[in-house]
Amino acid sequence: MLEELNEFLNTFQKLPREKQLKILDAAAEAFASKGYYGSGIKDICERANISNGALYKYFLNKEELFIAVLDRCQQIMVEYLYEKHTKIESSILNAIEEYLKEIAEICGKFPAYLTVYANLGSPNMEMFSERFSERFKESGKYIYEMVREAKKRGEVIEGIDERALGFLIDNQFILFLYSMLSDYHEKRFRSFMVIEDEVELTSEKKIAFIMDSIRVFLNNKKEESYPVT
Amino acid sequence: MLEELNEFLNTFQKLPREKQLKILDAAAEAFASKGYYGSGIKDICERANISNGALYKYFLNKEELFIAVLDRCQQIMVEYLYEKHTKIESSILNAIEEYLKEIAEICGKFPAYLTVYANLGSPNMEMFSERFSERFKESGKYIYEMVREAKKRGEVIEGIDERALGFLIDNQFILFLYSMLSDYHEKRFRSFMVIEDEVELTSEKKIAFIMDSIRVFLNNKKEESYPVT
Amino acid sequence: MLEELNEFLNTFQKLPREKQLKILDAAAEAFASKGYYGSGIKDICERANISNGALYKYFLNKEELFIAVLDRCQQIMVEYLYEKHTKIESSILNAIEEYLKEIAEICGKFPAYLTVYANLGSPNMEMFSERFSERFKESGKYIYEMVREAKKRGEVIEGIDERALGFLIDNQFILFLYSMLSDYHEKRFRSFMVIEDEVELTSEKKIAFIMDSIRVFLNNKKEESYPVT
Amino acid sequence: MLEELNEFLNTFQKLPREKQLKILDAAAEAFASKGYYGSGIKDICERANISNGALYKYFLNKEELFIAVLDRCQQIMVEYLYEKHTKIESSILNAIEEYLKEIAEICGKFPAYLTVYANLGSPNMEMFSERFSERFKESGKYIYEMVREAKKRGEVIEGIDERALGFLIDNQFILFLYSMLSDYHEKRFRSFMVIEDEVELTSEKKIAFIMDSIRVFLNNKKEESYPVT
DNA sequence: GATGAATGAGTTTTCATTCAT
DNA sequence: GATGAATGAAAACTCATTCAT
Repeated sequence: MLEELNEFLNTFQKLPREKQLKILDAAAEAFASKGYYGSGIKDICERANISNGALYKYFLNKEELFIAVLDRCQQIMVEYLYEKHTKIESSILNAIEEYLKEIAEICGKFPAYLTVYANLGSPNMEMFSERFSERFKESGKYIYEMVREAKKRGEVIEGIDERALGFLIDNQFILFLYSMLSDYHEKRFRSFMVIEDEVELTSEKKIAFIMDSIRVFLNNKKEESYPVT
Repeated sequence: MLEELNEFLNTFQKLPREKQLKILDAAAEAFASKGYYGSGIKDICERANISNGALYKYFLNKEELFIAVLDRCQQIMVEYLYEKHTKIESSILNAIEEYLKEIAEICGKFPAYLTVYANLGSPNMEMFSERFSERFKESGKYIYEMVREAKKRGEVIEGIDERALGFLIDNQFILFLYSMLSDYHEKRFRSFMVIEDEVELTSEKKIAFIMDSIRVFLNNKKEESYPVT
Repeated sequence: MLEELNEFLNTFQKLPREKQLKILDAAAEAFASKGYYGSGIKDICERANISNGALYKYFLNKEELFIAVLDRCQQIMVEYLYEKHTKIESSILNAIEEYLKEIAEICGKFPAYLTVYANLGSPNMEMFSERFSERFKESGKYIYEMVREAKKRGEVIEGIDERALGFLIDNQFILFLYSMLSDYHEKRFRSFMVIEDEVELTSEKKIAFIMDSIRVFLNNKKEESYPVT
Repeated sequence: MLEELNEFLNTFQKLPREKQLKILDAAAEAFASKGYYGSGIKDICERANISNGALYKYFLNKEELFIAVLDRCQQIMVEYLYEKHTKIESSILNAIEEYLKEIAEICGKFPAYLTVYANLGSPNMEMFSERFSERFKESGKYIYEMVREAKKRGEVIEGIDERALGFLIDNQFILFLYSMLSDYHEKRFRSFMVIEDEVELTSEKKIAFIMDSIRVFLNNKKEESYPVT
């Protein structure tokens, strides 16, 4: 079985990187907009400009293709998000803001992949999310470290557990991410920010709104409040 | 068109409540475990112990059945969550804890419905989430009020925006909810709490963990810390 | 089997004539517009304002209902067409013209029944047309008699076979009938008469056109030609 | 939309002609014997010995398959009937007889297609007959020309309108055609010819019977009468 | 006798996967 | 290795007929 899988992977790996990405991009777009069950192989092949049969030379089946897309998601997350932020150079407040900005940026660059990734949390995706569960710990660990360092530097309010604070901050990250990808969470954001449908809700505004609350328990005076609309 | 819809609804409404619920439950379970596109009518009918044709006497099509399930979700949320918490009698801290406990309880009672509801946030569910977007505002408003009252009573740290704080708290609620329903979010929780796979993660532990961080910016001294495992 | 059939017929016969006709009319309209296979029982019941189950008290099944409609067709034909024309009082030319006018009239009065009847000639209706085959002979016989009488009276050109002439005239009748009911045959008529789509094609014009050719071999001078448009 | 249609047509066009015809033949047979609504895709595929899915690679849906059959009908009519008779070499009487013989021949060769074509006149086929209405005019025009030429040559009785005579002759053609395809019209023919059910009614006899009446107004002496049985 | 909900085999259509070229 | 036609099981949905009330 594993050998068989490798056989497929090899064929795919031998393709020029450009073509590989074209196929994964096509798949990501399909999966993002219609979900795993709603997306058809035919549609993906047309988007990728390859033949139906070719796809089955590269991947054992739809499932493996989806996993390949998830791998690419992971890659993107690591390359654009985690690796960029392994070193906390400035204050935690800045680090958090940078992180949010980065999330906004990769959502702009790779909306389809991020959407697929975000959807892994859906309860009916458990069949796939299991394979990736190990990798989440990374993200958790990074934020925990960040908070611990900050606490040492006295940047954090007294008496708060590092892990609980890390979780709280990560929750902000996650729901910020979701709001960039799903209409539902975007509307929820608007609802809390009291912004009318007609007014544009930029990611900058969202970030300011989030920072406003985080700043509090990071012992900092609010310097500039999120502007009321 | 509306009359046509009514024709179907009437037939369904005339059924004994018990049978209605059996059908909706069956549908909710199917949709929860396999998603909208992955679930088949045949499977749902078998779970509900009705014939294929009967379902189409009750609902115009799969879509309308799904919407009926969403309506039931809404009902449950209102009945068990919102209505129970319209009056904040004690401190906000207690209110929040009660709310979390309530979430845990209805997740235990109606996991399928809650799962379906939570999945509305998936990007490929926009076709349905639009219909329900108005209703989210309610939940947001409730929490905002709660925070505002608490602030008046001096229960909240100085200098924090009510809306931002409300959002932050609601984020905790949402991700707590998700963690009750999705393996992915459960694992993420474990990761932050540093709990091994073998150790059971009860909802009580999760609630304690969340309360630990919330307590801080509600100006309260930490009385009892979340115990490390 | 026959007893069973009678059981159904009796139930139907006991209904007030008005209700009987309402049901048959509804069925005729459905069958006329969508054909036997295309028509649904539900649709017919709604048109007739009776319940689904009631229909099955009156008729064994869809097939028997269709046959009942055909019987009513037959009745109408006999009552309005054949019985009115058993006596040829005037010249055959007048008789033919009267007959055509009568066809036009009953097509106006009972378009649905006539349509169903005309459709019996469709090759995929053989299952039903067999039962009615005996009855066609009547119509043929009537026209044959008419021609024979006319020949005796010297109204018909010399040297023509009565039966062949009868057939030729009946063909005119049949295709005139079809042209009143089917778009296809109406267009064919227009094509021969060289009438544009915008110009109305009344049955009077069609009759005049047909009479124009029939008159010839009935040894009559053309008195009034069909007016060119 | 047009491109989409082409996609299907192309796949079909690429098939070997033999297979194409097998599929169209199968469909024609099904549609001829059970009508459009009565025929099932499954049945057609089995007759054609192709898989269910294959059919949907060739045609968008049942409707387009039916139209393809109609196109083939048209083709057959043009190839075997119209093209053979564009030049009237001999007398009109001969031409008519030839035409009838030709009709008999193609009915023998392609009964299913001719049946489908003939059924277009059914009132519930309007949805399809519209598309083909333009083409009927051809046939009308051809006969009109034939009559006009004959009149010039003095072959036609005096005082008869070319169009009316053309229509009359075409009616004979049409009902002769119908009698080859439908039991109902065959029986009607028998009734006029006074032929018992046991006696075989060959197309030759029918043609002789028709010619017998046509001959009259074509100014010709009856040479040999249709023999009484 | 009347009702209309229930049945389930049947319909058209789709789609992941296979396979001959 | 690539192609795209072929497969057929399964999907959503329909409808003639039955049956409990």
